[in-house]
Amino acid sequence: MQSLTDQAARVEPVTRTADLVDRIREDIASNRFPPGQRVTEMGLAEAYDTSRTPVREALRALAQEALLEYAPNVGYRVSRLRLQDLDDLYAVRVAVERRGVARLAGGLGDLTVVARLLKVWDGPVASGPSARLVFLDEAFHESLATAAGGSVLAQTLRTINRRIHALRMREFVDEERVARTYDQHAGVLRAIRDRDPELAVALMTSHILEGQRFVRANALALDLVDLDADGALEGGRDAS
Amino acid sequence: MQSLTDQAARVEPVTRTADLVDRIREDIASNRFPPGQRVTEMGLAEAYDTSRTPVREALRALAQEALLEYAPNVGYRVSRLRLQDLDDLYAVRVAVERRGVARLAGGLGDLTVVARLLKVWDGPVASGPSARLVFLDEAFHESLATAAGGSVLAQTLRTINRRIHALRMREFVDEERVARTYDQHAGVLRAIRDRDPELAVALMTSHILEGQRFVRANALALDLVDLDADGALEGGRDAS
DNA sequence: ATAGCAGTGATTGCATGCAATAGCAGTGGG
DNA sequence: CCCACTGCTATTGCATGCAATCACTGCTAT
Repeated sequence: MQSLTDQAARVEPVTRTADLVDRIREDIASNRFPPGQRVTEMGLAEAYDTSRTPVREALRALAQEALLEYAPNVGYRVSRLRLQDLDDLYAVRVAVERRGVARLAGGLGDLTVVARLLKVWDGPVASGPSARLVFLDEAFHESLATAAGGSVLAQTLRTINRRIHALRMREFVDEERVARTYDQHAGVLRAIRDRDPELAVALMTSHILEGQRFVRANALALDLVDLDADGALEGGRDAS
Repeated sequence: MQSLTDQAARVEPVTRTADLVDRIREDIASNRFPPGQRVTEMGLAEAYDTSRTPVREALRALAQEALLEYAPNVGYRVSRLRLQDLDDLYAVRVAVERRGVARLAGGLGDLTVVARLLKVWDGPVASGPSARLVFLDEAFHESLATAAGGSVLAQTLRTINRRIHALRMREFVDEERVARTYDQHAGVLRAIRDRDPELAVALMTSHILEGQRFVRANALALDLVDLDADGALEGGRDAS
């Protein structure tokens, strides 16, 4: 599963359900299905030209990822992220990534990844700022988590990233933010390579928190997150 | 606990799928489906007297909880936890619960829960040691996470607890461990009530880590976790 | 004896039909 | 004027049939 370049090379999906999960997720991230919008099995089945069965299974999967909210016998609607949840997700993410980096810098796990990642990040910015860079950034972090060993860290990080993906896309249209990301990624990688766990963890932590501040401010400014306390399946103002 | 044949005792499950998720999960936890065992849609459909459709959906849900491993066009098998994953789960859990407790002790969230929980835990042990106490313990921790607000903390903790549930059952047959749990829970609650975030977080942390040491040692002694490095969908020698 | 290969049985993937439930509009009574 | 009730409709929940895929067995050729 090379997560860097597989978005264009999509040939012959494994199963329709898995394909649908990815496609619907992407359509949610790209705001084609805005938060609050209700989605029906039949509607999606026609939109993606398939039957209800794979759509059903895809919807259940996305609901378990918390990208959709589900009510039995009622249906699904696109979730709206709350500011507190954004912060909580980042808090968990920090814990996960700190642990992964600590293991790697401690000499455990698959350290060949570090050399590979250095080739990407320890150099000039490949292309200009682009929202697509979020994929490259996610690949960096998830590769490290995977290299650290086990499945829990990588899996947890992946789930978190899927929930904040849409908000993070705006992070990489900022030129200075992109430059700093390259710098910070390279710094983390060098610290791992030099077997300096404390430095690696510190650098990774500040890197993530800096990103959080950026995303948080951005989301607040553009009103992309909810502020009110509880926003379950109620208050359904949808632009249909 | 008869889980396979007690459908008469249940009161009107919301949906068959949701019911099946719970029942299969419980049957996995109680070792009726031991790790490594392959489970088929038809087999479960007959065992639970229903059709393949709700079974399919339940299996997908449990796979996403990582209680089952799934391979497209092949099927599902009960996951086997690895020691590293156990430790990682506890690491994430500590982060989640620390955050929750900090918020509560800081005066945020629904503080009425604290008083209610104190009635349960600040007193003599209700009944003797029993594996069932793990449910009460999970309720304690998940109630706090819920009371802290948001959905991320509670949801994350719930997922973690489901994965370590089976191993933790042996934690509460130890009489001293039960007594210590009551003490430590009460201590955490009092620190929250007294608005002492640092103390509350410290107590909760040491409480969780103490439990981790117990579970870890127990799982190792009884060979309930894998030690080898990678144990995905391979090497499936099951005691069938 | 072993590697490769085709046949076969079992299992999953998907489609579709029917039943059950929730939400809503319209209606009648208070 | 508002509330409760009743059909009606849209949507989900579940069952089942068929096609596609995979694992496995036994055979054959080297």
